[in-house]
Amino acid sequence: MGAQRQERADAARNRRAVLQAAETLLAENGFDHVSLDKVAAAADVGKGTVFRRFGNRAGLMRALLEERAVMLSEGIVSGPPPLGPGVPPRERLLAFLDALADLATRNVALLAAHDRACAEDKFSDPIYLRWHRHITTLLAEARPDLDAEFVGHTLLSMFDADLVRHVMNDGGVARLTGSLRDVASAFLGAPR
Amino acid sequence: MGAQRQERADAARNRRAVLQAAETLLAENGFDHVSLDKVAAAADVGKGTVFRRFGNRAGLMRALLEERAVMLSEGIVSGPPPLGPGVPPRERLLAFLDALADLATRNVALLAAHDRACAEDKFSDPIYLRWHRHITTLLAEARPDLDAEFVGHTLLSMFDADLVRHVMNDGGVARLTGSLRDVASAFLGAPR
DNA sequence: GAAGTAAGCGGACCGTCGGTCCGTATGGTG
DNA sequence: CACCATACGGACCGACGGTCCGCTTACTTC
Repeated sequence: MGAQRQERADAARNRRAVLQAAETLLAENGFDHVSLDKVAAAADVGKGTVFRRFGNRAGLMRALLEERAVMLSEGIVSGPPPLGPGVPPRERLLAFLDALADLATRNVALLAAHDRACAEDKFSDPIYLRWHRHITTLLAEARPDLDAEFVGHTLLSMFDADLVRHVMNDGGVARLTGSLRDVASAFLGAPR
Repeated sequence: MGAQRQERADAARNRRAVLQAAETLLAENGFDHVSLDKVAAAADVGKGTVFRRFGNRAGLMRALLEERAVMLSEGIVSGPPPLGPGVPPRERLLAFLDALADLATRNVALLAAHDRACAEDKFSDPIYLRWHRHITTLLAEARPDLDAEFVGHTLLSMFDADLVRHVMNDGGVARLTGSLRDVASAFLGAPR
């Protein structure tokens, strides 16, 4: 099935440069104040290049987040338990939330930028969708009586970048992971 | 205590006109695509007037939402139970969430516009703050073991305008209120 | 009712930003 | 080497939030 034409060398180089530049800018100036003009300039690339490569702001942020989320994704579908398959849904869900918390706390700025960019129609964002589907599936097994889709959204709302930042500023990572497990337990019922 | 100078007649008239225009535009074109230029034009008022009166976009949306939320606020502090004081926190919290759901479903567009406008620093928005404090207080009574502040944010996330719209499009108001109670119950424990 | 003044008005103006367009350059290929 | 699809870059555009300032107007005082 189609190798569908190799990406040209300069194109590949530029894509790396743009991603790199965006990441740097995001780390320096926090999540906001990172316009695509600046990214293009920092990557030493024309603005048009950025848009041709990533479509729009949301596309760029998505690509960036995807880079950071790829290990998580692989861990879910084929990694060892409890993140991967092979344990009861309860454990797997908790493991997933922990992993997500890890990802979120390590990349707050990026997450914030991504959220902002996808604000319009966030329920169609592929990354959000994937995470939501995973949660929903596990939840449906563990608590078939609940509206899994709705609860899935509620659970994911705990990883709202602003909330993560807010909680981390006042209680640190420990508070976030702790509260996270409390909330999850509330939905899953007592820890057996 | 200061009567601090009565608002001039034309100023009051203009404020009403702006609020009215904003509301209309919001109802016609959905939540987005309502720029302050358009509001000013529709109110037959200069743009500067809008900003002098409301400070910025967030201020206007807040004022608009405040109009709709005033009955709820009064109901909380001095209305009859179960919304007002006089019943156990459990009932009061559920009643509050129901009332909020009612407000939200009746004003999705406004809520969305407000959320968007306050996206930057939503935890400082007075309305959000008020609702959050109410929830937190009740929750701290009913479930002193939980991180009430965090759970408060989680509960309020269920009224995210996009989520409300999403759920209403696929299940209607009934689904929202139903799921809402399920989630709330999960936090509060079984209905005694 | 005239005069004085603080409050209010409006809309031109500004900077920023996401996104588009198109003439030009260049890497791959036969 | 010649050809062409692919990609490049940056000028350009429209929209928007917000500011500014010279002019107007509603109230007050006598």
